[in-house]
Amino acid sequence: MMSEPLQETETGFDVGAQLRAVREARGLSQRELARRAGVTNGTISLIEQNKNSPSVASLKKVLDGIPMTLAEFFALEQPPCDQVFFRAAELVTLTKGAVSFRQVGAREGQALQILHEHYAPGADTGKAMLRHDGEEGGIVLRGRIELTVGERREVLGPGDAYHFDSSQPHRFRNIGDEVCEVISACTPPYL
Amino acid sequence: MMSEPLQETETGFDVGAQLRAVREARGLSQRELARRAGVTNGTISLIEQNKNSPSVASLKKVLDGIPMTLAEFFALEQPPCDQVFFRAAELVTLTKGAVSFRQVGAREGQALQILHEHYAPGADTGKAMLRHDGEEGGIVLRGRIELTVGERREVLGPGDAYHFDSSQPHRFRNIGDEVCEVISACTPPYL
DNA sequence: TAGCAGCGTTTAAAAATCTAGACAATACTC
DNA sequence: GAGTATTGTCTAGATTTTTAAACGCTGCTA
Repeated sequence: MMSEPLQETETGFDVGAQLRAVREARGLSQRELARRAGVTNGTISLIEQNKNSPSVASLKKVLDGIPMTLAEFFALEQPPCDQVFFRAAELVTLTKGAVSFRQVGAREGQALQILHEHYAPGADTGKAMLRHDGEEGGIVLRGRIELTVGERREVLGPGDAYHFDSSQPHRFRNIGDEVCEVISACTPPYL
Repeated sequence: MMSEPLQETETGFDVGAQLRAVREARGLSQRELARRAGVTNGTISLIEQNKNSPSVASLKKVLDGIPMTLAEFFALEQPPCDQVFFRAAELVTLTKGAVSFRQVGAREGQALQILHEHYAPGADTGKAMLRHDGEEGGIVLRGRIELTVGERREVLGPGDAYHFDSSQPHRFRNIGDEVCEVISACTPPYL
């Protein structure tokens, strides 16, 4: 029993439509993709129509023929947003003690967060290290900042940069007596 | 037939071990998670042992009981990277005509790409608009740049910012006679 | 127009997954 | 120790996915 299409409600987003979109974006036919992936064209047809929900193993095989990873495939889940341009005055300002963040946009569901950060002299994100999912990185524009990531610690100046997995405990401290300015990015957003 | 565990080679990463790790991190038993997810405990046991490869629909149901999205689950695929600190001189420089990119790190499998971009006067990413997966955004430090995204076009100056879905066609042009400097981020990387 | 090649879809049978329930092992209570 | 509850695993049968092959359609070539 149960032979109607599954639809978006079953999986949180439309696997079939997503696969079709990805496949067509590469200009592949169902048969061509099937050949590369080592499955039959019928399988791909059924998946694209949401007439069945592929096993992870099968979906992986199909995506290998694209090629694309499972992570990339499911990362397309979030719908696109709208505002593109942000005037300097429009950046959303968040203040947390001696640290001021100016954020580009503030939308739900976005994968990327960009911040223009100002660390006052002595500013510190706290002795209790930060930890969260995702990746973050940035470039120092002005001043000097001490960054601790796990066991490692360095002082970065203008032009220097950092990039790490946010699940590692980390801490920012302005140990100079000048404001430190940093532009940073983070995926996914966590503030 | 075929009753041995599937193992990591089948799916690119170990779905079973990943599910087990996530479940145990929340302190849930197989039965408790099964109850929340609306599946049987046997299902979860078999998945965790890689004795079967769940359908996307089933995996989604299980993850809903965590709760966790498919994207989050598969995003744990990439192992963490290593280098954290990048001295100004260490930024990898890429040059593409009148545009120069200085990239923070250059690793495979990272979700976030951060660039320090320099657009010479007249620099243009091309009349053929760029399109790729992901999101990108940035902040202008110096000079002025004209950004076109889909039907929209604006000129941004110091402190202004942008953020859009990279699947929309886009183009950057330095229409002034001064170098334009931008710090941008992109997820996933595309250069 | 016939013939051929490619496309996406459909269907019955083969192969996989999922459920319901039983099983053994551990831990805690009485 | 017996009794009970909870844990993860396993197995037969129900259900679903996957295959292999056919179908109808379109576009191209002779």
